[in-house]
Amino acid sequence: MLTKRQLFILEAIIDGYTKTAEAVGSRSISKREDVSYSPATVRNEMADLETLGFLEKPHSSSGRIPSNKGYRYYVDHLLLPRRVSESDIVDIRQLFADRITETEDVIRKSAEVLSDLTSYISVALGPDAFNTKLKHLQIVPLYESTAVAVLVTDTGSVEHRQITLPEGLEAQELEKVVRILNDRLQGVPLIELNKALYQEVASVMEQHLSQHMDVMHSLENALHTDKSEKVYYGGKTNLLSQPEFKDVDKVRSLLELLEKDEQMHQLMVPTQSGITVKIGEENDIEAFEDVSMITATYQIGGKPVGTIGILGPTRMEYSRVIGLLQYLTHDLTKMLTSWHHRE
Amino acid sequence: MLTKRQLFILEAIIDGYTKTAEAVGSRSISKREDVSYSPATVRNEMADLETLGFLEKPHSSSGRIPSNKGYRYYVDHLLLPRRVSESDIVDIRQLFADRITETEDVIRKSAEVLSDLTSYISVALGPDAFNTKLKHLQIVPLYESTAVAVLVTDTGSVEHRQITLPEGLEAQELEKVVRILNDRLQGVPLIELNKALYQEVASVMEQHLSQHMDVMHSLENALHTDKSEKVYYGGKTNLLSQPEFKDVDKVRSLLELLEKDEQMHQLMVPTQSGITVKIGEENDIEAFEDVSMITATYQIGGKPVGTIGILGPTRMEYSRVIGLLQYLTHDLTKMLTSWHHRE
DNA sequence: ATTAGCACTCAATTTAACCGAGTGCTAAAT
DNA sequence: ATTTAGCACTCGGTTAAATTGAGTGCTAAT
Repeated sequence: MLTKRQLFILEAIIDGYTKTAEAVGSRSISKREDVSYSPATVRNEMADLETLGFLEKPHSSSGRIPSNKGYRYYVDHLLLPRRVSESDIVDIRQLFADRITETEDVIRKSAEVLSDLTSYISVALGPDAFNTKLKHLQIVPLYESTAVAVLVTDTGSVEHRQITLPEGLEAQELEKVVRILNDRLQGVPLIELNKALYQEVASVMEQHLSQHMDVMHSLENALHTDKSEKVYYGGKTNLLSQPEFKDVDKVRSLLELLEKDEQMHQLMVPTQSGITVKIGEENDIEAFEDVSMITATYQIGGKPVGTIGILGPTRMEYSRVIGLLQYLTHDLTKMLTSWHHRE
Repeated sequence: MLTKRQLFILEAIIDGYTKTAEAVGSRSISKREDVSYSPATVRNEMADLETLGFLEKPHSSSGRIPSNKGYRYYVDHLLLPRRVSESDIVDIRQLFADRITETEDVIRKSAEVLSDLTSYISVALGPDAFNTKLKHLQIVPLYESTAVAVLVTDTGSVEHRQITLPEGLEAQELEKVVRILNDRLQGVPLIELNKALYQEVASVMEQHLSQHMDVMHSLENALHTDKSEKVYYGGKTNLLSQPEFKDVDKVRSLLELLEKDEQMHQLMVPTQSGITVKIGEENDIEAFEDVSMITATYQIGGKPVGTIGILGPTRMEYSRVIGLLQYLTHDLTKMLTSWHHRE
């Protein structure tokens, strides 16, 4: 078990390294006003903390930096979320004050605000297609054989897809189709729509429609939803101002990874609700060796449906970021849930 | 007037510098198999080309690199678009083979292909809101006071906006509104819809509708279109592999600029049709000092409506890029025009 | 007009010297 | 048994000098 003084020193080092990105020496700690013991004492403690694996030295005669294990200990035992500052609150409130009406927009804006406030990279995932259900479907004919399918989901978002209708489908037949679809498919998760189309709708269609084969084919396109959600980013270039990324190659491997939506998606899939902190190699991805990711889920009606998070250097301000994320997801959840229950 | 040999040497230097990103020396040119004169001769020619302003030296004892004036001359007089290679054709065809149904998608995909093929950054602008006209409008009610407005444009693209309807508007009244709108607003450019709403529709509305004030207010949101088009990018990280951008600060100022959609939009507004080449400071933007931008317009029904282009280091492969852009915009134009004329 | 020859230039690389922040360890002080 | 002063030692970073080599400009010979 760590002594009180060891804890203090560990925290001091994490603090100092977070601010300067440079290894912290014994003298600088000893000089603090709230510290009464000498550099030598600090050094002894440091040596102990190092053998315990919480600290490490970039080279033999340098000060100490926190190891990933040190960060992990800090996050698990020491850290308490910083209260969100007044000015941050203003910025976030601002976000929800703009009257935005689409889920996507809120998520995207949230990511922007978050990266602006933190100077790190923000990542956000919209409501999961697994949890998003069809609420209402409408097909608007445009030209003779072209139409738009408008899908309204229970998360309050709206999507449209252009589709081709079979030649010579009567307007009133189309109406019938739409009625059947709404009747059978409401409440079905988006990604299962196509499956449900065949399981639930096909037979009914057959009974009522002569062109049922052609129609089914058209609908397949209308109802297809990609599993992979879009990933939203904010402040991708923020990385470039961090001293640990003055090396272009590192930046590149990271930014290239961010282009791969599927991978990022996987990393962020909402698991347990609440805040998750992944430090360095805990992310299980090589390019993420020197970064940490803090994610938080937001919920709709009590169910976690999406994720929003921050990607920053391992020496990021955990306490502040966690505070911000808690605050933001709380508001997000409230807002989205209220939308969801309107009607 | 430049002699034949001078032209040859200019081209050789541009060529060499494009490939290696290093200043080209006299000896390396003289050693080429198709060159029979000595390094000294080459040096004399180089000196002349330098006083003419087509070449410059990074430092007094180095080889030559093309000046921006040199590139300009090359582009204007020497360059002939390289024939697009077979494998490039395959990739582009592939793009148009996927059945895509939305203008936006094609543009975005085009940008992707282009950056993949060139390893530069691609930039694309969707059809201009000035030239895009309303073709058809539909309002789909969702819940009691929420609805979706679906706008179909003459470029074949579809947009939706969520709007709030006045309390207690009867379905049949809504139908009337939609009919009036379609009647009066078809063919109006998107950005002028709101103006037209008041000029053309207000009075009619007043005659037929009790709640006309409230309705008008709702419609304002439905019909508002941002002037600034979205800008699509491909391969933003490609920049990071170019040797001239191993300096993080340069990269940052550039990437930050790319986040500013309005500015990029301005740079790319389709002016004359065809290919435009802007070299270095010709772009009138500080961050673009070391890059060139080649843009091409695509058309719908003979009218240039959008732009797609490439952003690369000044030493980029002009000839190849221009070839590619010509090929791609030609296909784009054909495809979009055919969509546009379907009906 | 062309080219061989040579002195010269200058960025880039290597080498050496030095500085200073910081450590570990020992022995004295508390 | 802690704590601390003291000191030798380490090592990255910086600066300065030396070396290298690709390339030039100019002159005189072809």
